[in-house]
Amino acid sequence: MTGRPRDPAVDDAIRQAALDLITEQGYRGVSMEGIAARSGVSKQAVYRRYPGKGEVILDVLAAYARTRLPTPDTGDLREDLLALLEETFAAQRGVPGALNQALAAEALQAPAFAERVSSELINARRDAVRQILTRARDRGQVAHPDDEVLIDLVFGPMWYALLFDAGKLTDAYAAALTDAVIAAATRAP
Amino acid sequence: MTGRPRDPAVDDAIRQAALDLITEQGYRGVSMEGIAARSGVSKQAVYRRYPGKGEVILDVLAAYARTRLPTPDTGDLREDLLALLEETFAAQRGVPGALNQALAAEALQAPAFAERVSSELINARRDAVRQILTRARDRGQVAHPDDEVLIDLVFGPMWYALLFDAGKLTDAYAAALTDAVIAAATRAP
Amino acid sequence: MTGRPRDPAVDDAIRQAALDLITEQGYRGVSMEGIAARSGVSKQAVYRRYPGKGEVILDVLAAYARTRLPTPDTGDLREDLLALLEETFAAQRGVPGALNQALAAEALQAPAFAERVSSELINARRDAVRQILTRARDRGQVAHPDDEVLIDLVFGPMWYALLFDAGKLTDAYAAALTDAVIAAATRAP
Amino acid sequence: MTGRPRDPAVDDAIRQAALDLITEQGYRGVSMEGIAARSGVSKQAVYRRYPGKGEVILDVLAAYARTRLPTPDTGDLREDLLALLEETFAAQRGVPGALNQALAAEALQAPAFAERVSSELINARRDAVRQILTRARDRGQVAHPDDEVLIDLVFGPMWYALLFDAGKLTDAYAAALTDAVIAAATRAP
DNA sequence: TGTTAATCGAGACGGTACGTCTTGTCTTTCG
DNA sequence: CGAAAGACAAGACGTACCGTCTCGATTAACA
Repeated sequence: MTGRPRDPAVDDAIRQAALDLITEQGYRGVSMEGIAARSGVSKQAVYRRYPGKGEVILDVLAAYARTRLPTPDTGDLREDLLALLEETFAAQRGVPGALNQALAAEALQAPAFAERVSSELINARRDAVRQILTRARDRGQVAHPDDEVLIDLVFGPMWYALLFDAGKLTDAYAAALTDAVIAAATRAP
Repeated sequence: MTGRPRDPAVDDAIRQAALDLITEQGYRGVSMEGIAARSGVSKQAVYRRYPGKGEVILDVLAAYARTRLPTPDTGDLREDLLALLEETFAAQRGVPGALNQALAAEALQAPAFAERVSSELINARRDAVRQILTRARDRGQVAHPDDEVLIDLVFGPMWYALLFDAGKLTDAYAAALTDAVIAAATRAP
Repeated sequence: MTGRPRDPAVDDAIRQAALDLITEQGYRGVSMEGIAARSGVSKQAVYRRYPGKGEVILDVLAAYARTRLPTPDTGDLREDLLALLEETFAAQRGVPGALNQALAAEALQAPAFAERVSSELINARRDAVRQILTRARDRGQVAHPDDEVLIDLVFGPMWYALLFDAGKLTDAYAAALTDAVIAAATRAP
Repeated sequence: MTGRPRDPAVDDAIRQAALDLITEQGYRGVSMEGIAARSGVSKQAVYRRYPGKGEVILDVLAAYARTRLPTPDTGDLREDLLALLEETFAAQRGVPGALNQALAAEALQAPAFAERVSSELINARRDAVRQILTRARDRGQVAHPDDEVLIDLVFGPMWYALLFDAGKLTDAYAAALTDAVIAAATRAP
């Protein structure tokens, strides 16, 4: 019932290989076969841990997310939101952006996987924005009653850009989007 | 130099097969191989017309788009926007939604293709919203100076939903989103 | 140095599982993996006892052989030979036939194993025929000087049939073969 | 309906690769994967031609068989049989021997394949012996009525040796076996 | 009225990845 | 130490697509 425990070095090798591949070649260059080859691990060892490459990427991204900074809390809605967006967009310009794109591609091919991504990754990010909005509302800075839609205004454009124009995610765009979202938030419909 | 002209029936058969496949099985079930087999056409005949499945889907969607209604123009920003979003979201609940998801999946795998999708499909939709905003601005209903960001507020959440939660695109959501966008539009940052 | 003694129940379970598998699915269905799974024993427990599936089968067959009848001795060459062949062929129509086929398949893949099969199984059977021939020669019924070739005439066709046409091994064939071998034996070349 | 014709160079490459592999490494070293790799051919190209490695080997051996000498016809039973057996045994000491062993191994794993081997290869060899026997009977040199059993006496020991002791197939053994078979043939049971 | 050239279907071709299966070894915990 | 459990590297299995190619057979427009 116990058996030989999984070798953590294998876990690391798999994650590292997946990360390397996506960094060097993008989503197209990632395959279960390639991950195994690159990591010097057997295919079985990979399939034992993950049902598909989507879950590998999800796990790699989760590792990234674990080392993320806390939600900004400056006492000002605009400053909080801008800080969050700048940081988030900056990440999208790097490896996490490629990982997110890969995640999106996988999600499009399997609704069940989309569900997992939502619950394990997306929601955490939404929570951060929700905190910011809640605190601002307590300070009377938010009039719009529907947090969920406001959060969609924040992340929708980001994914939209990841799909069709990743270069768009600059600091300037973070500022412009922040302004627009705040305009929506501070006014009741 | 002239040679045998292309058979229009083959064009139709290809588009129809692609449409059938995506309707029945989603993006995963679509392959150049499958399209050829389903349509009773040779693979070469498909590749002669399209460089990849992305372009097939793009073409099928373009055929849909050609039969689309004109941009609403009621004289009221909210009504215009709501009508547009309801109509658009309704489409996403049907076959065009699946086609859009497929398009997104392809775009994620080839930046060059993402570019094509942008210029040939996305921009047309953005133009519609831009018209609505421009007319409203002329009537003094829009204070926000940056149309492009406002348009992102409209379509970003839609693609976001197509990625992770297609069921979200209801009439109610169209209304909520309309309200939020208008809140942003009517207020200068 | 002594440690825990091996559990004889494990030995039995392994042999039984191997026997079951070969009975139900033939040689193709036998694997070390399968034997372990079927017997509810760890793979290690199997490998500790046998270097490969060939030896498992050899052991199972040896268990069968232990319960075999003695060499016939009726005082007549033809009767002795016929009795032996009928009994032997009858066995080949059953589970021992499948085991022999498996043994042959293993032998073909490892000459060293072929050697073991020869010395541990084949030779015992050859001895039986050799006894019959020796007794007959003492009675003046055998003129052919080379027992080994005569024995080959007996068993060669049997293995030949096991390879390509196991259904051939009927009582009628035992009789026909007996006649031919006796014809060869009673005449000096 | 016609399609691109199969490239004969591919056929040759496959057969050559299979031959090389079996020559260098024996039956164990042959795999569909290896044949494809070695021949520089895609796996599909192999599977398109053969359902399994057994059929590849069968085909290679058939190519050998096509270039075989005609059945000896010296007017004397002993000379004919000896010539045939010496030639046949000599072949078993070389590559065809390895091919035959491989064939046997495959036949043991699939009765359907055993059937094919019988009809496409074995029977041709039996025919040769049958011709020799028939001619000898016409000359009054054969008294035994059952050709099929006599043929089994010829080939049985050969396959028996291929299974468990390939080194046995010397010229001396060919002579000894010839003598024994003739002893059986010239005497009615 | 023939060429000529691009089409059509069919299907072979080299590749790559898929996900599963065995093999034989190794590593853990428990008895 | 034996036993069950199960991880591990290695590599074959047979299938599916990819995008390209080579056929023989059409189907026009041009000569």
